[in-house]
Amino acid sequence: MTKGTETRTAILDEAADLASRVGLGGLTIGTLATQTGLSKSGLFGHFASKEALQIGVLGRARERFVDRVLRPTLATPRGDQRVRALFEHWLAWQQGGFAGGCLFIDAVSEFDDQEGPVRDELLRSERDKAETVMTIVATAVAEGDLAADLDLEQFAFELQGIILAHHYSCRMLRAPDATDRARTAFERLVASARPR
Amino acid sequence: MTKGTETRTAILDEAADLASRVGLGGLTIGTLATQTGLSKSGLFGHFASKEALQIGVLGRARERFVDRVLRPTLATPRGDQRVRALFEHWLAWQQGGFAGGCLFIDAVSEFDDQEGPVRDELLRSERDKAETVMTIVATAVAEGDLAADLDLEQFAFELQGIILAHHYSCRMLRAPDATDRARTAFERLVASARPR
DNA sequence: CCAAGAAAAGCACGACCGTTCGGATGCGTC
DNA sequence: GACGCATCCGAACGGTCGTGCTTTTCTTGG
Repeated sequence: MTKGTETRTAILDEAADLASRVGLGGLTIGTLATQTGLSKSGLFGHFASKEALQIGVLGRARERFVDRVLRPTLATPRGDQRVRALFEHWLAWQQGGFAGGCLFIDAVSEFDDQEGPVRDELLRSERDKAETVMTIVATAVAEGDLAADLDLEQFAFELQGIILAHHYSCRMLRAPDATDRARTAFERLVASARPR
Repeated sequence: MTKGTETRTAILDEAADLASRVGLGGLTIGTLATQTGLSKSGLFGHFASKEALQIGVLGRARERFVDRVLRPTLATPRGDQRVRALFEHWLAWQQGGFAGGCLFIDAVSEFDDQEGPVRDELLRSERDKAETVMTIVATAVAEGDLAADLDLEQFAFELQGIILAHHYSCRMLRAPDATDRARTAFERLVASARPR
């Protein structure tokens, strides 16, 4: 790895943490430069524009999500157990993935109404994530751990809801029992998806 | 109502719509002034600072939430039916309350990590909302429509999750069946809370 | 060890930010 | 008609934003 791409990823990692606190739009070249010990122009040289930087941050965050959540999940045995692993890793990600909560959740509510390349990239990323989630749940169905007639989209919808509620309860309300509540909700979801 | 407070609320209404699209932090005095047909300074005269403006927006949004969701809900018969009304009005609010989705959801993920008066006000508002929701659910318990040993906090947590997933699915993914999915999830939640 | 090229710094720009200030304008009151 | 008060305006402030240019410093392959 050449020096250029090395500092580039270092910048993106720092930027992702910063953006998880102040949002992708709140990202500033100046503060990001200070944070990384670079000059404004020195940093800017790695990106064509601020928009390109934001998209780069999303890409880097995706890599980290794959490393911290998806890869460990896929390393567990197929079926029920894997769905559980996905949920647990996902929960852990939201608290330890970035300095200020899940970057994607923040980015979604920031860019859901702002058309443009950033939203497009984010949408692609979210669709991809949903697809992966449904695939994992589908294997649990194939294994017979979940009902054969399970509505995958509905399951993914409700799982996403639990994750979002956990993030909300955790980051905004700072409720100490947020994780317990999320687990309880998850158990109820899985129980209702069991084969009858 | 004097002229001053009249334009003030007009400003706040406009600001709320604008903020629902670009976020509370994305609010700018300049564009807001243009939007309302005022001069920058003329507009600014109504608020002590930009932060005060943001807090004012939250207050105005709360008023609108009470008018559009809470008041109609409390006008329906106590119990099961009222919980249902709350959910339906809440869903409608998310699509029709503001130009760019629910302002509170946007504000939460924007300010959950930014200490200060805005976050404090937002937290107060959210706590208050949760309290109201739990009160409404509690009446359904008292009426015998829901189980006597129902965990109110857990119910509120999961209901919030459905609302958030709906917002996510609606505003970001633009899924046409988001409302149906939310209703299905709600039915499952209520069913599991029924007395046994 | 040196030259070629990449990487970072330095500097400056135009635009826009929140905010301040002095002065118009209109409106009730003596 | 003169006054005080509320409302709004235009102009300007210092600061920060993203983004180009030019120059210096560092990295690296032969």
